[in-house]
Amino acid sequence: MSQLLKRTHMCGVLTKENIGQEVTLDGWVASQRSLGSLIFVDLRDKTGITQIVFDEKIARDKFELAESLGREYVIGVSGKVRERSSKNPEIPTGDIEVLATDIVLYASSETPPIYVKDDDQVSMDLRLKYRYLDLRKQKMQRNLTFRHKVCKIARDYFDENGFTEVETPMLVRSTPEGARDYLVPSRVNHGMFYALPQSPQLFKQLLMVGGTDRYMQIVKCFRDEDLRADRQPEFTQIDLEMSFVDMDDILTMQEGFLKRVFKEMLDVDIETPLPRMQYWDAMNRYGSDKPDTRFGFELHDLKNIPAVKGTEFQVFKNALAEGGDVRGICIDGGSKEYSRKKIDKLTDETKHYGAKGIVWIRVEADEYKSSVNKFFSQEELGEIAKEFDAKEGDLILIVADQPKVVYDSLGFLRRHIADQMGLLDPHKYNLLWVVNFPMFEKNDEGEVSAMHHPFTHPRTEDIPKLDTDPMSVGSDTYDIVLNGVEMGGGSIRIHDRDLQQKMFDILGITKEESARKFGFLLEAFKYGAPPHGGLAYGLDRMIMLLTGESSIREVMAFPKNQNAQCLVSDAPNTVDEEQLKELGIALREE
RNA sequence: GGCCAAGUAGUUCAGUUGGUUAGAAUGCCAGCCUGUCACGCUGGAGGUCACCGGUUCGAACCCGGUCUUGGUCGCCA
Repeated sequence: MSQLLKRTHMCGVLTKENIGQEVTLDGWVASQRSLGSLIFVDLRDKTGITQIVFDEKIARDKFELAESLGREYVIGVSGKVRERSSKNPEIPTGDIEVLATDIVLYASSETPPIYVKDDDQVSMDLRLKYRYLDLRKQKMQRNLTFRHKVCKIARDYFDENGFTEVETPMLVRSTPEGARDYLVPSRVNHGMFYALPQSPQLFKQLLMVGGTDRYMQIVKCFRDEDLRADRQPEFTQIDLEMSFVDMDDILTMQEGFLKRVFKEMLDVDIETPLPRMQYWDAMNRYGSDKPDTRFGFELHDLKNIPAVKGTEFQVFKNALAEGGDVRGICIDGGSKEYSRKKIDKLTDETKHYGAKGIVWIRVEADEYKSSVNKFFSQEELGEIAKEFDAKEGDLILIVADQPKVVYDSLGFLRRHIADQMGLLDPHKYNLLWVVNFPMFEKNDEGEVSAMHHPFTHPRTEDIPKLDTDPMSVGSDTYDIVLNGVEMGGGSIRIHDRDLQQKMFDILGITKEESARKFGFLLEAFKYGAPPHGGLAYGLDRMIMLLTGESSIREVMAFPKNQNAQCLVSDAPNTVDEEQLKELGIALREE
């Protein structure tokens, strides 16, 4: 290999201050422009680009080498920094250039299959396959650095507040509740399997029992479920747990962290304490447990309006008779925005959420036009419009169905419409806590399950209701929501064995079952568990939101594609028969 | 598992009611060029139209199936 030139500077840092200095830069050729006996090379590293000039007065062999440079060749260059005769205001180093006196070729490159350019519209498939080229983009390097800095703030902040970073195991026992586990066969224990952790939940609670007092970890978690733009099978959490605290203590501690992240990373001052919204307020006002509060269009309950309550309109009447809801939203100035055709499109899109249709009312100068004019008089439509304080030009959209369908549909509509109307200001950061989620929920078969997890502490004042009316019991839970995205969540945990047993009873988890699955935690609680609670942030989502990206793939170095494959390394893949034999595993022929 | 969209040159795309030699931009190769900066100019190469089957005198285009990719619903305690 060629002699290594000793690097003196990075490519993105040289300015007028450096004029006259002898420097050596290393990097990749972003572009080579030969004008015959004058050659320009844009040299790139993770900090930026510097223009190098090769003049014919340079040694002949070096000039020939410069002529032969292709994109993504790796070179080192020495020369003198000088002011440019024609400046480039587009880049930070645009005032200067380096007149090369020496060049070393470290590696040539085949013609790259994708361009190394931030705004290149290449398919995700190719980007993931050639991720090492994709990562050379300034944007990707900026995102990785951004992520690193947030992690550093987390470590610094929580260290200053008495937290200890502790690594919990990656090979753990499988707990079939919740998401599917990634399983890992054990060679030493034939026929047995580890799981990769979905979260360090049980271990961090054990750390509290173990006297760690305040724990944090930036940790990989694994869930074998289908992927989304904001969901990957392996992802990272900033995981936290504290002893001898109540919910206020935890939220205050987190607000300090969030304040610092926003200030240092975005120079945005967020006001604390953050708003805290009760779960049912969030649902009733926004149709979502992660409301985007950057815009209005709040939900209104219409079932108590006389015109709705006493109606013969079958859709409303049936919904109410079956214990359903009639709710609506009012789109300010939406009447002009949404033609009949566009409303039909909205209706189609809303059907995904179970809605069978949308009732619409246009508020015009002298009348209400609606899809239900046959069933409601102008006075009755006026009653409904009054509930929304609707004015001329507004559009009211109403869904009547079972509560879940109504919430989901209207929650989708308000956000979707806000997006279409351009009301989602990317520079506005609306952070809030959604607190006091219900303890339990029922699935379609009527089975009771824990909404958060079975170790969540019920609200103290609701504990008596565990026996009489469990579905109305609230919990000491909190989600941190940013612009309609759940960025993290947590709860106060149960540290009392009797209460924990009661929870298992309600959830229909038998003594044997709980002993088998969580016995080690219950056992630990016999020996003095402190009151404790915690939360976890989805780091990837957090970075995605703060960098303004629309997919977490933009903030992970090596993400998986939609089929959970790593296109760089071609994983997952088959393994040798020998490996399977050692593990005592035989594959079934399909 | 369901729904929607897409698959044509290395890349991003166009391709008329089915018509004879499938185009553009960019990239690539060669030549020229001393102030470019996604340099420019001239010339050139580059295609299993995802795959399989069908309809037709004739298919990138129509039909059926398969595969791949993205988004999404279910799912994600």
